[in-house]
Amino acid sequence: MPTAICLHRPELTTALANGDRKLDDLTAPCPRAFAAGTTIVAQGAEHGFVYRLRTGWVGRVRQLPDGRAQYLMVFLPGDLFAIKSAFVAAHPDAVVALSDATVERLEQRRLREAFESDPEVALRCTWQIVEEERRLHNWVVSLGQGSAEERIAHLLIEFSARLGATAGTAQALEYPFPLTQDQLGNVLGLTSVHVNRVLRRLREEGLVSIRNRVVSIHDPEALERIAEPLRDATVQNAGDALAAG
Amino acid sequence: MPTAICLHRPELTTALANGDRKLDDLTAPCPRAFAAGTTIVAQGAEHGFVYRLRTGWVGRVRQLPDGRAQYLMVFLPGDLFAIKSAFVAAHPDAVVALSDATVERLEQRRLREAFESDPEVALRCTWQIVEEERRLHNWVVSLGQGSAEERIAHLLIEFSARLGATAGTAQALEYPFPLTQDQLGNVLGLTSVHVNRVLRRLREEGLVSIRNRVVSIHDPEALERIAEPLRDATVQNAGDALAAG
DNA sequence: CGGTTGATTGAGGCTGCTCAAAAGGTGTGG
DNA sequence: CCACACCTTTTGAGCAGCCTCAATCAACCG
Repeated sequence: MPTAICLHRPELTTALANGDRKLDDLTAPCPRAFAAGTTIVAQGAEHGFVYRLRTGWVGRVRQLPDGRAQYLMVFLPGDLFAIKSAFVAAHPDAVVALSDATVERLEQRRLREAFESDPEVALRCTWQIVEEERRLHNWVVSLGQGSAEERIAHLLIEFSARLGATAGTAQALEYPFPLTQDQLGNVLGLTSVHVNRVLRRLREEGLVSIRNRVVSIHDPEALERIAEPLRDATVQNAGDALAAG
Repeated sequence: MPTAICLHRPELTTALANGDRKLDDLTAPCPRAFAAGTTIVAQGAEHGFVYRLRTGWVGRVRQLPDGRAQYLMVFLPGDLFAIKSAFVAAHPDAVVALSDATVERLEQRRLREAFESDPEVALRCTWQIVEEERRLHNWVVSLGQGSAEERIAHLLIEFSARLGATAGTAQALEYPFPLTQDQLGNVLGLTSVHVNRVLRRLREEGLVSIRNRVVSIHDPEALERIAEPLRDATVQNAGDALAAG
Protein backbone atom coordinates (compact mmCIF):
# COMPACT_ATOMS: atom_id res chain seq x y z
CA MET A 1 0.00 0.00 0.00
CA PRO A 2 1.53 3.33 -1.03
CA THR A 3 1.13 6.13 1.45
CA ALA A 4 -2.04 7.65 2.79
CA ILE A 5 -4.77 7.94 0.20
CA CYS A 6 -7.35 10.65 0.54
CA LEU A 7 -10.62 9.92 -1.16
CA HIS A 8 -13.52 12.16 -1.98
CA ARG A 9 -11.27 15.00 -2.94
CA PRO A 10 -11.83 16.85 -6.18
CA GLU A 11 -8.15 17.11 -6.95
CA LEU A 12 -7.88 13.35 -6.98
CA THR A 13 -10.43 12.75 -9.65
CA THR A 14 -7.99 12.71 -12.51
CA ALA A 15 -5.76 10.26 -10.68
CA LEU A 16 -8.81 8.11 -10.12
CA ALA A 17 -9.72 8.19 -13.78
CA ASN A 18 -6.13 7.41 -14.68
CA GLY A 19 -6.14 4.42 -12.39
CA ASP A 20 -9.36 3.22 -13.93
CA ARG A 21 -7.89 3.53 -17.39
CA LYS A 22 -4.84 1.57 -16.36
CA LEU A 23 -7.06 -1.32 -15.38
CA ASP A 24 -7.79 -1.78 -19.06
CA ASP A 25 -4.33 -3.26 -19.52
CA LEU A 26 -5.02 -5.82 -16.83
CA THR A 27 -8.31 -7.12 -18.13
CA ALA A 28 -8.58 -10.37 -19.98
CA PRO A 29 -9.03 -9.76 -23.70
CA CYS A 30 -12.62 -10.88 -23.99
CA PRO A 31 -15.36 -9.59 -21.69
CA ARG A 32 -17.86 -12.19 -20.57
CA ALA A 33 -21.59 -11.92 -21.01
CA PHE A 34 -24.13 -13.05 -18.45
CA ALA A 35 -27.86 -13.27 -18.95
CA ALA A 36 -30.16 -11.65 -16.44
CA GLY A 37 -30.69 -13.95 -13.51
CA THR A 38 -27.53 -15.97 -13.90
CA THR A 39 -24.87 -16.30 -11.25
CA ILE A 40 -21.56 -14.57 -11.88
CA VAL A 41 -19.78 -15.55 -8.70
CA ALA A 42 -21.18 -18.48 -6.75
CA GLN A 43 -21.62 -18.47 -3.03
CA GLY A 44 -18.34 -19.15 -1.28
CA ALA A 45 -16.51 -19.69 -4.53
CA GLU A 46 -12.77 -19.20 -4.53
CA HIS A 47 -11.79 -17.89 -7.89
CA GLY A 48 -8.74 -16.06 -9.06
CA PHE A 49 -10.46 -13.00 -10.46
CA VAL A 50 -11.65 -9.53 -9.76
CA TYR A 51 -14.37 -8.13 -12.01
CA ARG A 52 -15.20 -4.82 -13.57
CA LEU A 53 -18.74 -4.32 -14.72
CA ARG A 54 -18.89 -3.00 -18.25
CA THR A 55 -22.61 -3.02 -18.99
CA GLY A 56 -25.71 -3.98 -17.06
CA TRP A 57 -26.49 -4.29 -13.39
CA VAL A 58 -25.31 -6.94 -10.96
CA GLY A 59 -25.90 -7.44 -7.27
CA ARG A 60 -24.55 -9.29 -4.29
CA VAL A 61 -27.35 -11.17 -2.61
CA ARG A 62 -27.77 -13.27 0.49
CA GLN A 63 -30.28 -16.07 0.42
CA LEU A 64 -31.77 -16.97 3.80
CA PRO A 65 -32.58 -20.61 4.49
CA ASP A 66 -36.31 -19.92 4.70
CA GLY A 67 -36.56 -18.26 1.30
CA ARG A 68 -36.11 -14.63 2.24
CA ALA A 69 -33.40 -12.79 0.34
CA GLN A 70 -31.55 -9.55 0.89
CA TYR A 71 -29.34 -7.69 -1.53
CA LEU A 72 -26.14 -6.39 0.02
CA MET A 73 -24.87 -4.30 -2.86
CA VAL A 74 -25.91 -3.25 -6.32
CA PHE A 75 -23.11 -2.64 -8.82
CA LEU A 76 -23.47 -0.36 -11.82
CA PRO A 77 -21.25 -0.10 -14.90
CA GLY A 78 -17.73 0.92 -13.98
CA ASP A 79 -17.81 -0.65 -10.54
CA LEU A 80 -15.23 -3.20 -9.54
CA PHE A 81 -16.59 -6.16 -7.63
CA ALA A 82 -15.11 -9.10 -5.81
CA ILE A 83 -12.29 -6.63 -5.37
CA LYS A 84 -11.57 -7.63 -1.80
CA SER A 85 -11.06 -11.18 -2.92
CA ALA A 86 -7.76 -9.99 -4.36
CA PHE A 87 -6.54 -9.34 -0.87
CA VAL A 88 -8.60 -11.53 1.41
CA ALA A 89 -10.69 -14.66 1.46
CA ALA A 90 -13.81 -15.00 -0.64
CA HIS A 91 -17.20 -13.67 0.29
CA PRO A 92 -19.96 -15.93 1.49
CA ASP A 93 -22.54 -14.36 -0.81
CA ALA A 94 -23.26 -14.86 -4.47
CA VAL A 95 -23.06 -12.18 -7.15
CA VAL A 96 -25.85 -12.41 -9.71
CA ALA A 97 -26.72 -10.55 -12.88
CA LEU A 98 -29.75 -8.31 -12.38
CA SER A 99 -29.91 -7.57 -16.09
CA ASP A 100 -27.99 -8.90 -19.03
CA ALA A 101 -24.47 -7.85 -18.20
CA THR A 102 -20.98 -7.91 -19.59
CA VAL A 103 -18.10 -8.19 -17.25
CA GLU A 104 -14.35 -7.83 -17.53
CA ARG A 105 -12.14 -10.16 -15.59
CA LEU A 106 -8.88 -9.17 -13.96
CA GLU A 107 -6.43 -11.66 -12.59
CA GLN A 108 -6.01 -11.13 -8.89
CA ARG A 109 -2.28 -11.66 -9.04
CA ARG A 110 -1.65 -9.10 -11.74
CA LEU A 111 -3.98 -6.63 -10.07
CA ARG A 112 -2.11 -6.98 -6.80
CA GLU A 113 1.17 -6.33 -8.56
CA ALA A 114 -0.22 -3.24 -10.22
CA PHE A 115 -1.68 -2.15 -6.90
CA GLU A 116 1.75 -2.24 -5.32
CA SER A 117 3.65 -0.60 -8.12
CA ASP A 118 1.20 2.02 -9.33
CA PRO A 119 -0.36 4.53 -6.92
CA GLU A 120 -3.10 5.39 -9.36
CA VAL A 121 -4.21 1.79 -9.62
CA ALA A 122 -4.04 1.55 -5.85
CA LEU A 123 -6.19 4.66 -5.62
CA ARG A 124 -8.76 3.24 -7.97
CA CYS A 125 -9.00 -0.03 -6.00
CA THR A 126 -9.05 1.66 -2.64
CA TRP A 127 -11.71 4.06 -3.81
CA GLN A 128 -13.93 1.13 -4.66
CA ILE A 129 -13.48 -0.47 -1.28
CA VAL A 130 -14.16 2.72 0.62
CA GLU A 131 -17.06 3.65 -1.60
CA GLU A 132 -18.57 0.26 -0.94
CA GLU A 133 -18.36 0.78 2.77
CA ARG A 134 -19.94 4.19 2.44
CA ARG A 135 -22.84 2.61 0.60
CA LEU A 136 -23.18 -0.08 3.23
CA HIS A 137 -23.31 2.52 5.97
CA ASN A 138 -26.00 4.42 4.12
CA TRP A 139 -27.83 1.19 3.54
CA VAL A 140 -27.88 0.40 7.24
CA VAL A 141 -29.23 3.84 8.01
CA SER A 142 -31.83 3.51 5.30
CA LEU A 143 -33.05 0.11 6.49
CA GLY A 144 -32.86 0.98 10.15
CA GLN A 145 -34.48 4.39 10.12
CA GLY A 146 -36.12 5.04 6.78
CA SER A 147 -39.77 4.63 5.92
CA ALA A 148 -40.63 2.79 2.73
CA GLU A 149 -41.08 6.07 0.91
CA GLU A 150 -37.78 7.45 2.15
CA ARG A 151 -35.90 4.30 1.23
CA ILE A 152 -37.31 4.21 -2.27
CA ALA A 153 -36.69 7.89 -2.91
CA HIS A 154 -33.19 7.60 -1.54
CA LEU A 155 -32.36 4.59 -3.68
CA LEU A 156 -33.69 6.04 -6.89
CA ILE A 157 -31.70 9.20 -6.30
CA GLU A 158 -28.56 7.26 -5.51
CA PHE A 159 -28.80 5.30 -8.74
CA SER A 160 -29.49 8.51 -10.57
CA ALA A 161 -26.37 10.11 -9.17
CA ARG A 162 -24.17 7.09 -9.75
CA LEU A 163 -25.33 6.63 -13.31
CA GLY A 164 -25.02 10.35 -13.90
CA ALA A 165 -21.46 10.32 -12.65
CA THR A 166 -20.53 7.50 -14.99
CA ALA A 167 -22.25 9.23 -17.87
CA GLY A 168 -20.52 12.50 -17.15
CA THR A 169 -23.64 14.44 -16.30
CA ALA A 170 -24.53 15.58 -12.84
CA GLN A 171 -27.58 13.39 -12.48
CA ALA A 172 -29.61 11.13 -14.70
CA LEU A 173 -33.27 12.10 -14.54
CA GLU A 174 -34.17 9.19 -16.72
CA TYR A 175 -32.41 5.86 -16.68
CA PRO A 176 -33.01 2.21 -17.48
CA PHE A 177 -33.90 0.22 -14.43
CA PRO A 178 -33.75 -3.55 -14.80
CA LEU A 179 -34.89 -4.59 -11.32
CA THR A 180 -38.27 -6.20 -10.86
CA GLN A 181 -40.32 -4.87 -8.01
CA ASP A 182 -39.62 -8.13 -6.26
CA GLN A 183 -35.88 -7.59 -6.48
CA LEU A 184 -36.35 -3.97 -5.50
CA GLY A 185 -38.14 -5.19 -2.41
CA ASN A 186 -35.21 -7.44 -1.57
CA VAL A 187 -32.91 -4.47 -1.89
CA LEU A 188 -35.04 -2.25 0.30
CA GLY A 189 -36.18 -4.77 2.87
CA LEU A 190 -39.81 -4.46 1.74
CA THR A 191 -42.32 -6.72 0.03
CA SER A 192 -42.92 -6.23 -3.65
CA VAL A 193 -46.56 -5.49 -2.92
CA HIS A 194 -45.65 -2.59 -0.71
CA VAL A 195 -43.02 -1.34 -3.12
CA ASN A 196 -45.71 -1.29 -5.76
CA ARG A 197 -48.09 0.75 -3.64
CA VAL A 198 -45.49 3.32 -2.72
CA LEU A 199 -44.38 3.62 -6.33
CA ARG A 200 -47.98 4.19 -7.32
CA ARG A 201 -48.29 7.01 -4.79
CA LEU A 202 -45.07 8.61 -6.01
CA ARG A 203 -46.27 8.27 -9.58
CA GLU A 204 -49.69 9.77 -8.84
CA GLU A 205 -48.05 12.68 -7.08
CA GLY A 206 -45.92 13.28 -10.14
CA LEU A 207 -42.57 12.69 -8.43
CA VAL A 208 -41.21 9.69 -10.24
CA SER A 209 -42.44 6.81 -12.36
CA ILE A 210 -41.06 3.49 -13.49
CA ARG A 211 -42.44 2.34 -16.80
CA ASN A 212 -41.07 -0.20 -19.23
CA ARG A 213 -38.07 -0.71 -16.98
CA VAL A 214 -37.17 2.96 -17.16
CA VAL A 215 -37.09 5.35 -14.21
CA SER A 216 -38.27 8.88 -14.93
CA ILE A 217 -37.73 11.44 -12.23
CA HIS A 218 -40.27 14.17 -12.83
CA ASP A 219 -39.76 16.26 -9.73
CA PRO A 220 -36.19 15.87 -8.49
CA GLU A 221 -36.55 18.51 -5.79
CA ALA A 222 -39.57 16.87 -4.21
CA LEU A 223 -37.90 13.48 -4.39
CA GLU A 224 -34.78 14.81 -2.74
CA ARG A 225 -36.90 16.39 -0.07
CA ILE A 226 -38.28 12.97 0.82
CA ALA A 227 -34.87 11.33 0.81
CA GLU A 228 -33.17 14.20 2.56
CA PRO A 229 -33.05 12.70 6.07
CA LEU A 230 -31.19 9.67 4.74
CA ARG A 231 -28.56 11.61 2.86
CA ASP A 232 -25.07 11.29 4.25
CA ALA A 233 -22.71 14.18 4.73
CA THR A 234 -19.93 12.81 2.54
CA VAL A 235 -18.60 14.80 -0.33
CA GLN A 236 -19.91 12.89 -3.29
CA ASN A 237 -18.04 14.19 -6.29
CA ALA A 238 -15.07 11.84 -6.30
CA GLY A 239 -16.85 9.34 -8.47
CA ASP A 240 -17.24 11.93 -11.17
CA ALA A 241 -13.69 11.28 -12.22
CA LEU A 242 -14.65 7.90 -13.57
CA ALA A 243 -16.94 9.65 -15.99
CA ALA A 244 -14.10 10.85 -18.15
CA GLY A 245 -12.48 7.42 -18.12
CA MET B 1 0.20 -4.37 0.88
CA PRO B 2 2.12 -7.66 1.15
CA THR B 3 0.70 -10.51 -0.87
CA ALA B 4 -2.70 -12.09 -0.71
CA ILE B 5 -4.03 -12.45 2.78
CA CYS B 6 -6.45 -15.21 3.59
CA LEU B 7 -8.72 -14.53 6.51
CA HIS B 8 -10.96 -16.80 8.47
CA ARG B 9 -8.50 -19.63 8.32
CA PRO B 10 -7.63 -21.50 11.48
CA GLU B 11 -3.97 -21.71 10.58
CA LEU B 12 -3.74 -17.95 10.55
CA THR B 13 -4.90 -17.38 14.07
CA THR B 14 -1.45 -17.33 15.58
CA ALA B 15 -0.25 -14.85 12.98
CA LEU B 16 -3.27 -12.72 13.80
CA ALA B 17 -2.51 -12.81 17.49
CA ASN B 18 1.11 -11.99 16.76
CA GLY B 19 0.08 -9.00 14.71
CA ASP B 20 -2.14 -7.83 17.51
CA ARG B 21 0.66 -8.12 19.99
CA LYS B 22 2.95 -6.14 17.75
CA LEU B 23 0.51 -3.27 17.83
CA ASP B 24 1.45 -2.81 21.48
CA ASP B 25 4.75 -1.32 20.39
CA LEU B 26 2.95 1.24 18.29
CA THR B 27 0.52 2.52 20.88
CA ALA B 28 1.05 5.77 22.67
CA PRO B 29 2.29 5.16 26.21
CA CYS B 30 -0.84 6.22 28.04
CA PRO B 31 -4.29 4.90 27.12
CA ARG B 32 -7.04 7.49 27.19
CA ALA B 33 -10.19 7.19 29.23
CA PHE B 34 -13.60 8.29 28.01
CA ALA B 35 -16.75 8.49 30.08
CA ALA B 36 -19.91 6.87 28.80
CA GLY B 37 -21.66 9.16 26.38
CA THR B 38 -18.64 11.20 25.40
CA THR B 39 -17.40 11.55 21.86
CA ILE B 40 -14.15 9.84 20.99
CA VAL B 41 -13.93 10.85 17.35
CA ALA B 42 -16.04 13.77 16.23
CA GLN B 43 -18.05 13.77 13.04
CA GLY B 44 -15.85 14.46 10.06
CA ALA B 45 -12.81 15.02 12.20
CA GLU B 46 -9.45 14.52 10.57
CA HIS B 47 -7.11 13.23 13.19
CA GLY B 48 -3.83 11.46 12.95
CA PHE B 49 -4.75 8.37 14.90
CA VAL B 50 -6.11 4.88 14.78
CA TYR B 51 -7.57 3.46 17.98
CA ARG B 52 -7.62 0.14 19.72
CA LEU B 53 -10.32 -0.39 22.29
CA ARG B 54 -8.92 -1.71 25.53
CA THR B 55 -11.95 -1.72 27.81
CA GLY B 56 -15.59 -0.79 27.42
CA TRP B 57 -17.88 -0.48 24.44
CA VAL B 58 -17.89 2.18 21.74
CA GLY B 59 -20.02 2.69 18.67
CA ARG B 60 -20.08 4.54 15.42
CA VAL B 61 -23.35 6.41 15.11
CA ARG B 62 -25.08 8.51 12.50
CA GLN B 63 -27.31 11.30 13.65
CA LEU B 64 -30.12 12.21 11.26
CA PRO B 65 -31.16 15.84 10.97
CA ASP B 66 -34.61 15.13 12.40
CA GLY B 67 -33.37 13.46 15.56
CA ARG B 68 -33.35 9.84 14.52
CA ALA B 69 -30.10 8.01 15.06
CA GLN B 70 -28.64 4.77 13.77
CA TYR B 71 -25.60 2.92 14.99
CA LEU B 72 -23.38 1.64 12.21
CA MET B 73 -20.97 -0.43 14.25
CA VAL B 74 -20.40 -1.51 17.81
CA PHE B 75 -16.81 -2.11 18.85
CA LEU B 76 -15.81 -4.39 21.70
CA PRO B 77 -12.49 -4.63 23.51
CA GLY B 78 -9.70 -5.63 21.18
CA ASP B 79 -11.26 -4.05 18.11
CA LEU B 80 -9.38 -1.49 16.09
CA PHE B 81 -11.46 1.47 14.98
CA ALA B 82 -10.94 4.43 12.71
CA ILE B 83 -8.57 1.98 11.08
CA LYS B 84 -9.48 3.00 7.57
CA SER B 85 -8.58 6.58 8.38
CA ALA B 86 -4.97 5.38 8.26
CA PHE B 87 -5.37 4.77 4.58
CA VAL B 88 -8.22 6.95 3.40
CA ALA B 89 -10.17 10.05 4.29
CA ALA B 90 -12.04 10.36 7.55
CA HIS B 91 -15.48 8.97 8.14
CA PRO B 92 -18.51 11.22 8.25
CA ASP B 93 -19.83 9.63 11.43
CA ALA B 94 -18.89 10.13 15.04
CA VAL B 95 -17.53 7.46 17.37
CA VAL B 96 -18.94 7.66 20.87
CA ALA B 97 -18.34 5.78 24.10
CA LEU B 98 -21.27 3.53 24.94
CA SER B 99 -19.81 2.79 28.35
CA ASP B 100 -16.80 4.12 30.17
CA ALA B 101 -14.01 3.10 27.91
CA THR B 102 -10.24 3.18 27.65
CA VAL B 103 -8.68 3.49 24.30
CA GLU B 104 -5.16 3.16 22.95
CA ARG B 105 -4.03 5.50 20.24
CA LEU B 106 -1.78 4.55 17.37
CA GLU B 107 -0.19 7.07 15.08
CA GLN B 108 -1.42 6.56 11.57
CA ARG B 109 2.00 7.11 10.09
CA ARG B 110 3.75 4.57 12.24
CA LEU B 111 0.95 2.07 11.73
CA ARG B 112 1.23 2.44 7.98
CA GLU B 113 4.93 1.82 8.15
CA ALA B 114 4.43 -1.30 10.23
CA PHE B 115 1.68 -2.38 7.86
CA GLU B 116 4.09 -2.27 4.96
CA SER B 117 7.02 -3.88 6.66
CA ASP B 118 5.37 -6.54 8.80
CA PRO B 119 2.94 -9.05 7.28
CA GLU B 120 1.52 -9.96 10.67
CA VAL B 121 0.62 -6.36 11.40
CA ALA B 122 -0.87 -6.12 7.93
CA LEU B 123 -2.89 -9.24 8.63
CA ARG B 124 -4.20 -7.85 11.89
CA CYS B 125 -5.29 -4.58 10.22
CA THR B 126 -6.78 -6.27 7.20
CA TRP B 127 -8.67 -8.70 9.40
CA GLN B 128 -10.31 -5.79 11.14
CA ILE B 129 -11.39 -4.17 7.90
CA VAL B 130 -12.80 -7.37 6.46
CA GLU B 131 -14.47 -8.33 9.72
CA GLU B 132 -16.12 -4.95 9.79
CA GLU B 133 -17.53 -5.48 6.34
CA ARG B 134 -18.78 -8.90 7.32
CA ARG B 135 -20.63 -7.33 10.23
CA LEU B 136 -22.08 -4.65 8.00
CA HIS B 137 -23.38 -7.26 5.59
CA ASN B 138 -24.99 -9.16 8.43
CA TRP B 139 -26.39 -5.94 9.75
CA VAL B 140 -28.04 -5.15 6.44
CA VAL B 141 -29.59 -8.61 6.32
CA SER B 142 -30.77 -8.29 9.89
CA LEU B 143 -32.38 -4.89 9.36
CA GLY B 144 -33.80 -5.76 5.98
CA GLN B 145 -35.23 -9.18 6.70
CA GLY B 146 -35.25 -9.84 10.41
CA SER B 147 -38.19 -9.43 12.77
CA ALA B 148 -37.58 -7.59 16.01
CA GLU B 149 -37.21 -10.87 17.84
CA GLU B 150 -34.75 -12.24 15.30
CA ARG B 151 -32.66 -9.09 15.32
CA ILE B 152 -32.41 -9.02 19.09
CA ALA B 153 -31.58 -12.69 19.38
CA HIS B 154 -29.00 -12.39 16.65
CA LEU B 155 -27.34 -9.37 18.20
CA LEU B 156 -27.14 -10.83 21.68
CA ILE B 157 -25.61 -13.99 20.27
CA GLU B 158 -23.13 -12.03 18.20
CA PHE B 159 -21.94 -10.07 21.21
CA SER B 160 -21.75 -13.29 23.15
CA ALA B 161 -19.56 -14.87 20.53
CA ARG B 162 -17.33 -11.85 20.11
CA LEU B 163 -16.83 -11.40 23.81
CA GLY B 164 -16.29 -15.11 24.22
CA ALA B 165 -13.60 -15.06 21.55
CA THR B 166 -11.79 -12.22 23.27
CA ALA B 167 -12.07 -13.95 26.61
CA GLY B 168 -10.82 -17.22 25.22
CA THR B 169 -14.00 -19.18 25.81
CA ALA B 170 -16.28 -20.32 23.04
CA GLN B 171 -19.20 -18.16 24.04
CA ALA B 172 -20.06 -15.91 26.93
CA LEU B 173 -23.45 -16.92 28.35
CA GLU B 174 -23.32 -14.00 30.72
CA TYR B 175 -21.75 -10.68 29.93
CA PRO B 176 -21.95 -7.04 30.92
CA PHE B 177 -24.07 -5.02 28.56
CA PRO B 178 -23.77 -1.25 28.84
CA LEU B 179 -26.33 -0.21 26.20
CA THR B 180 -29.56 1.40 27.26
CA GLN B 181 -32.66 0.07 25.59
CA ASP B 182 -32.80 3.32 23.72
CA GLN B 183 -29.32 2.78 22.29
CA LEU B 184 -30.17 -0.83 21.60
CA GLY B 185 -33.12 0.39 19.61
CA ASN B 186 -30.87 2.65 17.58
CA VAL B 187 -28.64 -0.31 16.85
CA LEU B 188 -31.51 -2.54 15.81
CA GLY B 189 -33.65 -0.01 14.00
CA LEU B 190 -36.43 -0.34 16.59
CA THR B 191 -37.94 1.89 19.22
CA SER B 192 -36.89 1.38 22.80
CA VAL B 193 -40.47 0.64 23.72
CA HIS B 194 -40.63 -2.25 21.34
CA VAL B 195 -37.19 -3.49 22.36
CA ASN B 196 -38.47 -3.56 25.88
CA ARG B 197 -41.52 -5.60 24.99
CA VAL B 198 -39.58 -8.16 23.02
CA LEU B 199 -37.03 -8.46 25.80
CA ARG B 200 -39.84 -9.04 28.23
CA ARG B 201 -41.20 -11.86 26.11
CA LEU B 202 -37.77 -13.44 25.80
CA ARG B 203 -37.30 -13.13 29.54
CA GLU B 204 -40.71 -14.62 30.36
CA GLU B 205 -40.00 -17.51 28.03
CA GLY B 206 -36.74 -18.13 29.87
CA LEU B 207 -34.46 -17.54 26.89
CA VAL B 208 -32.46 -14.54 27.95
CA SER B 209 -32.64 -11.67 30.38
CA ILE B 210 -30.92 -8.34 30.81
CA ARG B 211 -30.74 -7.18 34.39
CA ASN B 212 -28.46 -4.65 35.98
CA ARG B 213 -26.71 -4.15 32.68
CA VAL B 214 -25.83 -7.81 32.43
CA VAL B 215 -27.02 -10.18 29.74
CA SER B 216 -27.78 -13.72 30.89
CA ILE B 217 -28.47 -16.27 28.21
CA HIS B 218 -30.49 -19.01 29.85
CA ASP B 219 -31.37 -21.09 26.84
CA PRO B 220 -28.70 -20.69 24.16
CA GLU B 221 -30.20 -23.31 21.87
CA ALA B 222 -33.60 -21.70 21.79
CA LEU B 223 -32.03 -18.29 21.24
CA GLU B 224 -29.94 -19.60 18.38
CA ARG B 225 -33.01 -21.19 16.90
CA ILE B 226 -34.62 -17.78 16.71
CA ALA B 227 -31.55 -16.13 15.25
CA GLU B 228 -30.78 -18.99 12.91
CA PRO B 229 -32.19 -17.47 9.70
CA LEU B 230 -29.93 -14.45 10.11
CA ARG B 231 -26.73 -16.38 10.68
CA ASP B 232 -24.18 -16.03 7.92
CA ALA B 233 -22.23 -18.90 6.48
CA THR B 234 -18.78 -17.49 7.22
CA VAL B 235 -16.28 -19.44 9.20
CA GLN B 236 -16.24 -17.61 12.47
CA ASN B 237 -13.23 -18.86 14.32
CA ALA B 238 -10.57 -16.49 13.04
CA GLY B 239 -11.25 -14.03 15.82
CA ASP B 240 -10.41 -16.65 18.40
CA ALA B 241 -6.75 -15.94 17.79
CA LEU B 242 -7.10 -12.58 19.44
CA ALA B 243 -8.08 -14.35 22.61
CA ALA B 244 -4.57 -15.49 23.35
CA GLY B 245 -3.15 -12.02 22.66
C1' DC C 1 -35.30 14.62 49.22
C1' DG C 2 -36.05 16.40 44.53
C1' DG C 3 -34.28 15.68 39.98
C1' DT C 4 -32.85 12.98 36.34
C1' DT C 5 -32.28 8.97 33.61
C1' DG C 6 -33.84 4.59 32.15
C1' DA C 7 -37.21 0.62 32.38
C1' DT C 8 -41.87 -0.74 32.10
C1' DT C 9 -46.56 -0.85 30.87
C1' DG C 10 -51.07 0.58 28.54
C1' DA C 11 -54.07 2.21 24.74
C1' DG C 12 -54.57 3.11 20.22
C1' DG C 13 -53.11 3.83 15.45
C1' DC C 14 -50.44 3.44 11.23
C1' DT C 15 -47.18 1.24 8.29
C1' DG C 16 -46.18 -2.54 6.00
C1' DC C 17 -47.29 -7.65 5.59
C1' DT C 18 -50.16 -11.79 4.06
C1' DC C 19 -53.16 -13.92 1.15
C1' DA C 20 -55.45 -13.80 -2.99
C1' DA C 21 -56.88 -12.72 -7.47
C1' DA C 22 -56.87 -10.32 -11.69
C1' DA C 23 -54.66 -7.86 -15.39
C1' DG C 24 -50.89 -6.76 -18.45
C1' DG C 25 -46.63 -8.28 -21.15
C1' DT C 26 -43.71 -11.36 -23.40
C1' DG C 27 -42.01 -15.33 -25.52
C1' DT C 28 -42.97 -19.89 -27.44
C1' DG C 29 -45.04 -23.38 -29.98
C1' DG C 30 -48.70 -24.88 -32.74
C1' DC D 1 -51.24 -15.38 -36.08
C1' DC D 2 -53.35 -17.19 -32.32
C1' DA D 3 -53.14 -19.72 -28.00
C1' DC D 4 -50.93 -20.69 -24.13
C1' DA D 5 -47.73 -20.38 -20.34
C1' DC D 6 -45.15 -17.66 -17.50
C1' DC D 7 -43.62 -13.64 -15.30
C1' DT D 8 -44.50 -9.22 -13.47
C1' DT D 9 -47.47 -5.66 -12.04
C1' DT D 10 -51.47 -4.15 -9.92
C1' DT D 11 -55.24 -4.03 -6.76
C1' DG D 12 -58.24 -5.50 -2.72
C1' DA D 13 -59.25 -7.03 2.01
C1' DG D 14 -57.75 -7.96 6.34
C1' DC D 15 -54.31 -8.39 9.78
C1' DA D 16 -50.13 -7.82 12.75
C1' DG D 17 -45.92 -5.93 13.98
C1' DC D 18 -44.13 -2.03 15.37
C1' DC D 19 -44.78 2.86 16.50
C1' DT D 20 -46.69 6.97 19.10
C1' DC D 21 -48.06 9.09 23.03
C1' DA D 22 -48.30 8.94 27.71
C1' DA D 23 -47.98 7.65 32.36
C1' DT D 24 -45.87 5.09 36.09
C1' DC D 25 -42.13 2.99 38.35
C1' DA D 26 -37.30 2.07 39.72
C1' DA D 27 -32.63 3.47 40.38
C1' DC D 28 -29.24 6.59 41.06
C1' DC D 29 -27.07 11.01 42.44
C1' DG D 30 -26.09 15.30 44.22
